[in-house]
Amino acid sequence: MEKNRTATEFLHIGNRLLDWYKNNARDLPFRQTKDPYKIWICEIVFQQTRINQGLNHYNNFIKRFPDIKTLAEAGENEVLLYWKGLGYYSRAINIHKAAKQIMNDHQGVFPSLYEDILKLKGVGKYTAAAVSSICFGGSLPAVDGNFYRVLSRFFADDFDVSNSRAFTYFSELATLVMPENVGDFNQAMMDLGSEICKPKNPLCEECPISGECLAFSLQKTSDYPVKTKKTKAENLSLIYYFIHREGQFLIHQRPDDFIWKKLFEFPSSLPSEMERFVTGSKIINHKLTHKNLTIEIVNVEVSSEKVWNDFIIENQYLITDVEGSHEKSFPKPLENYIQNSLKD
DNA sequence: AAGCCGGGGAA
DNA sequence: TTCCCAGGCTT
Repeated sequence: MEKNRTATEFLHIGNRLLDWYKNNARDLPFRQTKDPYKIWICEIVFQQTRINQGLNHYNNFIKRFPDIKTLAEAGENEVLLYWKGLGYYSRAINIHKAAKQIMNDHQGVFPSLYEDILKLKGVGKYTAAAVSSICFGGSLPAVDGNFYRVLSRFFADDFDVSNSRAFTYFSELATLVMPENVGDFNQAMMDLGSEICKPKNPLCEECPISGECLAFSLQKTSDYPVKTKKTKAENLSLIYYFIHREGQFLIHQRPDDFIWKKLFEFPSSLPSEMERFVTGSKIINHKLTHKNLTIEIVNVEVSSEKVWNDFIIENQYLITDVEGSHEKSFPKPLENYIQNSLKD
């Protein structure tokens, strides 16, 4: 970035964003409250998640868990159920742990200090800054992907956003334009980045600060932000056995490492006494950010009532049916498979 | 400092 | 297809 910038040189930019935000703020459910609990939940829900994708999950989550105490006293599997289909399931596990943390360390009252908010499970520098500024008058910028994009374009700054120091770097850059009302400023940056300064085909004609945007004046908005690290997906094969009889099937719960933490899935091995009931298999391709999954689901229809009963008496698996599966959180491809099995 | 963690929408 | 989203945790 250029040298000799002063702290007040770009202050009018931040104020212009505040004016723009007053008239153009998105109408979102969590915009009508300053309840730190709800702001916290919404910040977690919308990590790496677009508004339209997470809105129903957020509303359902708040409806079922309206406050910290209700959440802390709920079971982990039910919290995961309300996260079904959202992805990044450690967020749900951490939210639950953090709720208990608040009960134990803060007498059930959401902490107001940035340092205390930062100690909560699943809360990093971004989320702590966001909750602190929106709910408690905190004065730190909530630097996220929107900040990277807006600021790197405005200053035509080629600092690599995949660099681990990017958060600190763009925090300092944000300070140059940041007005006193940091809470609204942070939200204004989110809305500008989402609605105007979009990753592709930004709407610069509607942007309140394009007049001083360096990338815009250079016609190089598509050059920013600079990001060198590319995510490449590796191939991974999984096999599951759909072991069922009269609508019931075997499941068990994943561990809390690797993918799909603590979600429910089918067994990945076939008990020898079940081998003679295999009737075929189905291949499912499923793409994740870091994995190209090839999933083979082997159909095992147990036609012998005795074998089935003898096995489930002493098995280490759980058992459920299509209806019961609605009360558990399954990985997306397995969720789809179960739904399709209804039609048979 | 780098790698990993889901799912979906946009282009 | 590729990119990226109101990031954080683990190693």
